[in-house]
Amino acid sequence: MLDIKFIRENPEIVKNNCQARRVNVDLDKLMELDRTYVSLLQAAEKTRAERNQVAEDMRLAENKEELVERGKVLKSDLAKQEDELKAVSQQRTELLMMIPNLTHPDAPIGPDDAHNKELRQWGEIKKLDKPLDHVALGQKLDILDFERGAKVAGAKFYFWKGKGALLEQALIRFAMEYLYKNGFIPMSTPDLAKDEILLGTGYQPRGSETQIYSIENTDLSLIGTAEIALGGYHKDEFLKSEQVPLKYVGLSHCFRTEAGAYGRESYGLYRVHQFAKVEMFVFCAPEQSEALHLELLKHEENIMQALQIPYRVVDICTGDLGGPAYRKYDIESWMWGRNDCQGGWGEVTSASNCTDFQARRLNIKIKTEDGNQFAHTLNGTGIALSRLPIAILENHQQADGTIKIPEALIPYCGFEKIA
RNA sequence: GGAGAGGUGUCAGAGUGGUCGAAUGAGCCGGACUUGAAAUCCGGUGUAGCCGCAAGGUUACCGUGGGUUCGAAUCCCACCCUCUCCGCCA
Repeated sequence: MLDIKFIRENPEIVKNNCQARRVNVDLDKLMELDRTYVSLLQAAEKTRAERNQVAEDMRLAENKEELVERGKVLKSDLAKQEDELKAVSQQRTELLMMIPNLTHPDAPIGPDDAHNKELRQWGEIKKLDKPLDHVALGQKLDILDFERGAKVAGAKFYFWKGKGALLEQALIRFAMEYLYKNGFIPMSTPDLAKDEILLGTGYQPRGSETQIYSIENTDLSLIGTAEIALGGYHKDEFLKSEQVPLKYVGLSHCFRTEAGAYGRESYGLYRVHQFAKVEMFVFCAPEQSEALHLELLKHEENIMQALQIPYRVVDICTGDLGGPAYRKYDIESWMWGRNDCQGGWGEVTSASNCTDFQARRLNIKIKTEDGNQFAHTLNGTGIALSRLPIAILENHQQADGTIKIPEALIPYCGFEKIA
């Protein structure tokens, strides 16, 4: 959520930003609603002030009858004013919530992912005569079972099995430990969260467009990422300036409906309804967020390098940014299974600087000597246990169809290859 | 799941219809005293919205949401959370 005051003072900036981000919001309508809101608010407050005055006069009054009558009139006036105010306020908030965050001036501009900017590449893509995709590898090695996943829970569910299940655990432990050593507080989070928390972090829990599973007859939803749980962790809190940056690394399961996401793009583990993920989340002061954003990216790269996976870093363009992100870097790893096993880049991590967009909704502030300010929040993928295994299996497959475990992971796996 | 108790400011804790944004104590900040410190004394010390150049004014907030009333921290209803006991269990 943006500061309404900023929008009032800079409607053109906001309008242009919405356009660059391909978000269709009627800003003029919002401005009009806001003006109506303020005038209704003032009217209601005036009535309340008079009501309060009448109530106070009542104590000493000799003739109370007259005051009671006046109070009754004020009461019904106020009720009407408050109804109006509530209706306008709701519409205003609804529109306000649709406005995306501002955008970093250096973010590439463009309508879609074709305009994302590749910043660098790392690692060498091993030449393979006949690469297999991870689904075929998983089946052959009996470590990944989509067929029975579908039997038990439906399409896009799966079982990790045998060394596959151990590999998943190893990757989790590897990422948690690496980030712990780098100053992140390890967390294991709830897999469900209240709708208000989802909204606070910028997700839309209900409605036709949602990617979120919600629990019937409750205000709970299955989280799509630990970002939601970790962001909500400090909701309605004041952080002391010496406390920040607060760096967390959380493990959770992630659930996504992935409505309409079928086809080659989302084959196998690339888009699934459930996966585990190790996620970084940071609360910090405004002046710290840009450096921390780069730090998150650095950790993501370190993890990829430790696992010997060729990747590229991409600066996400305006049209491809989600609502809360001010700037976003993705890491795309090489995946042999893409393009009919010709290979291609596939997103494995993403690091976002959400500035004060989430903190404003979640009401998370930092106390400073000259007043309070909203915190900045950032999030980044440590390891997603769906997409990273794709990269591991497909990049570390050997000519004989076995998987060589990267050096750094062997202590966590307890085995050197999957055969 | 059943029974009971409770949720008030940074903390502890008073407050059962009007004088309560809220006693008192602690903490914190500033000042006085002191060679310095402690002790003592004095003053200050929540968040947010709106109006205003400012000074200031005004509104809201006592778990959340409704209701009663001229007036609600206080009465009524629903829900949430915490604690204790019982039951059930990983």
